[in-house]
Amino acid sequence: MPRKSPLSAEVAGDLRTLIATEEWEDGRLPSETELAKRLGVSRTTVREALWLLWSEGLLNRQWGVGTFVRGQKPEGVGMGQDFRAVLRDLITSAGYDPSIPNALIEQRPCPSEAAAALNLDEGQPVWFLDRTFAADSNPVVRFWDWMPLVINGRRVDPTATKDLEHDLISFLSESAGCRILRMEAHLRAEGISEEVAETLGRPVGTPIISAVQLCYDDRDRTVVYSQNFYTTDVLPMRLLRNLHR
Amino acid sequence: MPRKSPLSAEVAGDLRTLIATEEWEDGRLPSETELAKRLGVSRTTVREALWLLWSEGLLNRQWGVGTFVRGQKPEGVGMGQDFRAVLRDLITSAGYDPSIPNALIEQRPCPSEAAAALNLDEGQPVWFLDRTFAADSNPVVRFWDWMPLVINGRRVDPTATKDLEHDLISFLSESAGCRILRMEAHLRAEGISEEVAETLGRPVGTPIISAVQLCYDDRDRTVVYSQNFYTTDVLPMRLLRNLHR
DNA sequence: GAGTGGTCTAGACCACTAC
DNA sequence: TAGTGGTCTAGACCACTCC
Repeated sequence: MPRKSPLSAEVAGDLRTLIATEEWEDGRLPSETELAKRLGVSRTTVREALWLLWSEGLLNRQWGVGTFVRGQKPEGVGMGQDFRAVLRDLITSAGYDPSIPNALIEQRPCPSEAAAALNLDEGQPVWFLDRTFAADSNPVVRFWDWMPLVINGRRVDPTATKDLEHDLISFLSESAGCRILRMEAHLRAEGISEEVAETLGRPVGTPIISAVQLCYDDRDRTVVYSQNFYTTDVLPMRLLRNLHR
Repeated sequence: MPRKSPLSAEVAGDLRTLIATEEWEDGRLPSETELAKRLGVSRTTVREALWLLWSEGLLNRQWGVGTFVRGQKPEGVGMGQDFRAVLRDLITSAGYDPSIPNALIEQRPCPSEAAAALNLDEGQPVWFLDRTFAADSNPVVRFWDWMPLVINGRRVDPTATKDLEHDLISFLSESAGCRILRMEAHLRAEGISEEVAETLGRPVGTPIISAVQLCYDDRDRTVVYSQNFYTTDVLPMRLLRNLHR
């Protein structure tokens, strides 16, 4: 289900290029009414688009004053939303060259924790993805993902997600019409285990952030169970949060 | 600036009690149109309220089907938004008894990192808050916060935030009319340092999550600079993320 | 086809900031 | 007081799910 993209998303795109192209006094954008007129949409739609850009950290809005372009680059958003793309951007914006030195994608019997989360039987075959992300060939994160072979009645093949341009969430949306709406992660600090230490190139026992992550679709079904290992010595884990709406 | 609360927030409250009181077949709420009629507001307002409850993890919405009450308790939200309240809830919902065994709030010369973030001069007096959170008298988190003495032209006194019922963000909103709209955190896994180990009751070197956190107001000024230390052996750090709006 | 949530509009009024 | 963003309305149409 490709699902037509909302007008507000297009408008957000227009605004993005507008921002990149035009110069305004003090980085101040035209008013919402003005933008609505200029872009030929309702003010509501403009507001939705502006909110989108604001939540990306691109804009700064002041009640009764105006909307301003925030000085710095957008930088990454933390957990969630287009996870790998964010990681790639984070790595890039930190001046490193992103890559995936190790990627293993195959079917495997489902381990018990994943089975419990995915509501499957233990030992039943599932997709297993083992991918490592690197900055300048220095490994920084390792992902382990488990997901069912069949989603929404369709067999899925995540082999394509081996490269940097594809992430699991858009893959699920495109190939199985499965939209991830919620994600939940539990973070723990741990000494790195022998198994992971090798791939990540750190001594056993080095502190890392270990995360168990669940992705839910629009029916609240768990679609992906993940275990992630973040080294934070080179790149810290970054979280942004917008309050009030 | 107390600022009148939006109608949608009130409606969200009404819906909350409606949900707690009434019983529906399959936990299914009336349709948006129906709710709008019953509550005497526009459908837009109902939708805003529903979105609020959804983002709290209370509801589950299915396009073309309906809105459902999610089975479990809301559970905590991770970084950000009413941080300490969330921690308290997290601790409570995990079956522990929350407390603040140590709280020190005083004026101190501003250290250099805080000064850079807060745009102040190093050594200039600022408020310093050092608070430890415990679950069943087992310490789990230590917060260090630095903030200016004067915010929005008003002298502030955060001494009240010593107890469990008050958090910094609502304190700033109430006492200085300063609304925190964005927060940013950088997380690192570290071995616990000697200084913090003592208060947290863990051996030096135990892996913990160390966070540097910044709070921004509606003019993008940094208002609070924090350093936080999370032990994750008792309670993991929990992150929820809602995608797509 | 009936009913739901998702999107969009045009217009109104309010709250805030600046002057 | 003028101009901005914040909220709210009533109504319309679309996309989806289920029968």
